[in-house]
Amino acid sequence: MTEIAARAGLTERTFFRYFTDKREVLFRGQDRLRELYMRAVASAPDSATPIEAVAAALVAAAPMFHERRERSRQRQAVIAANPELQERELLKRASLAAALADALRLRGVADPDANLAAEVGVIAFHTAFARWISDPGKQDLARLIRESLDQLKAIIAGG
Amino acid sequence: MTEIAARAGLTERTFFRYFTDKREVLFRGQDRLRELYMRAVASAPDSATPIEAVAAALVAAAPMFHERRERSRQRQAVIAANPELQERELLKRASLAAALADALRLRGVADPDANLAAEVGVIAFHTAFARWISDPGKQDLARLIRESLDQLKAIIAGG
DNA sequence: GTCTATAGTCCGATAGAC
DNA sequence: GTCTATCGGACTATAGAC
Repeated sequence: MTEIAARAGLTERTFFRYFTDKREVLFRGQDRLRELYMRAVASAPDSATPIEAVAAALVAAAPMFHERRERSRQRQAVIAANPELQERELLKRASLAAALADALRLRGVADPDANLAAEVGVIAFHTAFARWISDPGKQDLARLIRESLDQLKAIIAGG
Repeated sequence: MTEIAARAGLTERTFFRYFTDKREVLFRGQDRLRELYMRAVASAPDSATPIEAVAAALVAAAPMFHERRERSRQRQAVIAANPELQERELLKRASLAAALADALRLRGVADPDANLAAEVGVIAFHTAFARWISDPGKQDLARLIRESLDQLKAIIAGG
């Protein structure tokens, strides 16, 4: 902590005014993503189904990642090596799902549909993201998201 | 920690031989659940689709909870009040999903289908579980799980 | 079982912005 | 003169080393 704070030109005390946690440093930008999601869901056409609205939001956010593929890759590697960070990551993912669900409820989608659509969306995104990071072909993230959603649809219809 | 260990009739040192963590106390039984899931998936009929095998596993585990509804309710209340515990809970949930996915891969289900089916299953379970706990009607958990899966299907087909 | 390292909190002092 | 941000020191709790 001392070193981290020093690197940032702060004392430990001051550091904790900005970050609740040591780990939190790695999870900046989540707020921006959250807002982007909420706006995108809100601005989906009235005719859009819940899952369509969620899909639109996920796709709308894709460019944010495209600019920093290498950064994303490194970040994921660090998280993968660290159980504590994995926990935090899951919490953040859950909070993004909650944001999506909120946005859906604002559109008049009732529970539990709002929650389910949001969580399915997050799974699709995460799956797509993992593939996007590891794929040397550097495919388009938006496309991978749509593919993941299609796969999900096929799988769950299979039951 | 001192108090917790004392209550359990142990010293702090001994405590850490059994629990990796202070929080871990709340997450016992997770191993048993994991094994039950894996066995249930493995013993699903060959004709079962991935999501059907997962559904069978979730339903097979339902009785484990039925015996201790009140305990489950209290546990969830404690976790809901504690961000640290929420993080750990999400990690456990993810590890259960990983176990389900492993079991599916052993059945010959390829990725990403194995992962997707497992994660969808965990979402359905969690949704059903939340309803089961809060519902004063004390409905059957297995039934709520099937309902959640049906709702998921309807939602994702809606896109 | 003792001893130590690290994360994180609380309180009070101080310096600069407006 | 008030308001806010930084800082320093003393303190607690978790966890690991030996």
